[in-house]
Amino acid sequence: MKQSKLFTKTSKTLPKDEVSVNSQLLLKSGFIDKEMAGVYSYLPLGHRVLNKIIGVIREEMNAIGGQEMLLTALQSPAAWQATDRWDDQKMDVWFKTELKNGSTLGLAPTHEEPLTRLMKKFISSYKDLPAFPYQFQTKFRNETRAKSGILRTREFIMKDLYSFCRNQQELDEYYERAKAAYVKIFDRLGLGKITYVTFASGGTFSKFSHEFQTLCEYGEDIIYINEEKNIAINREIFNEEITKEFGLTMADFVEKKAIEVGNIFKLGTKFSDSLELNYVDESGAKQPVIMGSYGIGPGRVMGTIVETCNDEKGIIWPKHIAPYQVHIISLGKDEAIMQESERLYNLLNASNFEVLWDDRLTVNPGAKFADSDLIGCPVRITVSGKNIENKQYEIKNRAGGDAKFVPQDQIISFLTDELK
RNA sequence: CGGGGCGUAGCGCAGUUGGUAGCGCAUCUGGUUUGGGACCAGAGGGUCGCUGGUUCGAGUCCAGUCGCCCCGACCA
Repeated sequence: MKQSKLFTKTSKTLPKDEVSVNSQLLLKSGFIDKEMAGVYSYLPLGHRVLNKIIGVIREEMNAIGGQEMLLTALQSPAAWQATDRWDDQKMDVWFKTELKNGSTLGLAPTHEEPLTRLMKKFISSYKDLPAFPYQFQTKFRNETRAKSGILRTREFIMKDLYSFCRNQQELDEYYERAKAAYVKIFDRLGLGKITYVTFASGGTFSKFSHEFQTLCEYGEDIIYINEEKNIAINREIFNEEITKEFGLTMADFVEKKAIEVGNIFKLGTKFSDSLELNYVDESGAKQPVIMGSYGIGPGRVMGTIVETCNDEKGIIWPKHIAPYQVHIISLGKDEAIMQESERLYNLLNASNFEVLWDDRLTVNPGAKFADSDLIGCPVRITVSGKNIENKQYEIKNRAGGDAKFVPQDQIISFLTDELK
């Protein structure tokens, strides 16, 4: 992508009431735009990042048998009335609206009900199970207070996978596979080292559910960690009784702030009972389907990455998540510099690197470097008269370290080592 | 939903005892610059969140309303 063609621009100033680091950096760099409180658009750079996060999640969901689909955002009240969650008293985040004919409908805050109802059309026998449908879908939640930039919004994309199993054992096994997949996802997203599988309250059908909590001072959750045994417990269930189950006392844990980036829980028959999602087993007996639910918010993940990967100059994207892997900076507008830059740009593109090329002729070097640091691509290549004379490229990693000089003919192998 | 703060040009701000709105950044034009957010000269851009009231006159005073941010409560 030639930066001269990118319609978004970076900004030197910010709206005064944007306080969170994630919204400050993402707005300043032109990754997102704020439509209203708790409602953000993803602009080209931000959209690329969001899609990379989605891509990683998609691969790991497919790897555990997930089948992608897309349910509707507009929701008929029927299914929700059956589970008694249509009432604003029971579910206080509803956005509701109505059709021209006066009938009421809702904007989906989650999809257990509509999906359970949908699956009734396809599940009747034990032979139809298990099934693991999932989607990346927009949820609407009428939060009383949107806050923290893109971490807590009223409209957001969520990956929600649901497991439909024949029995508890099948659910338990799948749950563990999903948990392992989540660990892998956050590793690939660059958050692995600071993300904890955290015990949380389980509800009616299991002792625990699990939250994936990324350590961050700006987080709104509090968790308790024991490093030695790698155990984390969320605040709601952190007590002497629980810690004893792990052979520890409360004093063995440290309190940390964290952002909940994912959460998995066993639904059991909660929805299959009330919506009558049953199947016939081998002996001909009717059985309720055993369900589980597995969520990740890609937008919140993006905000979390920005919160945890930045310095005073801007964002430092993990290499698999960056909008572009390489940022080429052309210093000066001499013919030789622009020609060499373009040659490099074409070479890297042909070698399947994702490249942003700052080809703007009227922008001073200082501004280009500042933009590059702000946007935060992992590798910056500076093309200048001096470097061309020496037949080399000047490479700087956004994450830190001194500049390296790489001979022109070794650039592809160098970048392959660096980025793949 | 409770408490606090704020709405003046795209963004950040100033605006005195009420007298008809200004600065910086950004944008546009011309020129000079080019290794860490350049400089000079010129230009465009605002029914002062909205509604009503007081007044000869309201950005300024009063009432209401809408929106935004922070803290807290809430968060399948």
